[in-house]
Amino acid sequence: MVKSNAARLDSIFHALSDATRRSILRDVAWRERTVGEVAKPYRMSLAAVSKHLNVLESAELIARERRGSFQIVRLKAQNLRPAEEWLAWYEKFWNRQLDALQTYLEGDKDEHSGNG
Amino acid sequence: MVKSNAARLDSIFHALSDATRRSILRDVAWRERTVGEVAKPYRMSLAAVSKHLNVLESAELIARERRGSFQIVRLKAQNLRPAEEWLAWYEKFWNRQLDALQTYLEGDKDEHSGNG
DNA sequence: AGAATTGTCAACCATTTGGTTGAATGTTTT
DNA sequence: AAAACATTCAACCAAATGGTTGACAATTCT
Repeated sequence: MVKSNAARLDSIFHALSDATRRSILRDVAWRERTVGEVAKPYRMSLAAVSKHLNVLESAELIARERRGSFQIVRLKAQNLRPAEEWLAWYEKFWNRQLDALQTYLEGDKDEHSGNG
Repeated sequence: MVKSNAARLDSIFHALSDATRRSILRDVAWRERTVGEVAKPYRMSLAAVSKHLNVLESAELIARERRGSFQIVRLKAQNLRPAEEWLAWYEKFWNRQLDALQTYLEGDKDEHSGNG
């Protein structure tokens, strides 16, 4: 499915809004895991974890790939980047003092291209 | 309300998962605005915008303050920082090549303190 | 005091979310 | 081919979400 920038950010931030899903991303960050391995730490059913994986997959934050009888879960970290960039735009508001913001204001020619 | 780190990230990412709310944050970033000014660009009712402001406020991404008969909306950008930091942890997975990751793996002593 | 303005609250509604259980699918093993 | 294993799908449920409208509250203006 092709998504607009806004819709892509919607799905990424939505995927990240649940602690279980954020935890799953950590779990698969350093190495691929099977769905069963991913599910093991959680108290919920395998089907529930599979649904969380659906949410992460539709945000394209993971990919699933069948390998033999297993489904392998792999992080697609590069697709976190739009979220990180969206947030990075706000760094100036917490990094700088308010009067520094003032000078910023004068120089700002809106180089952020209407996403969000 | 005091929230755990995970709950705080839940509420921040949830607040950001809606395009209207992200747009509102942009609208109030450079200067404070009244609720009415914030609501004007959107086709929905003022009450609907007020609810979006509730979501942003409970994530502490904005503050509302009465000034005369107006409610003034102000960005609290510093509270985006936990989200930005959570995401920053993943930069290594999109910045580096896979073999650089390998060296990373050996040196990693998990300096990220169990949030998320 | 009364009217106008600004915004919130309450009740309601449809849709989405996050979980469950049980049946179904795809793959490997016997 | 049958059994076992790994995972998804479908149906269901309660709670949360995102919107509406109308009543209410706080403030200012006349």
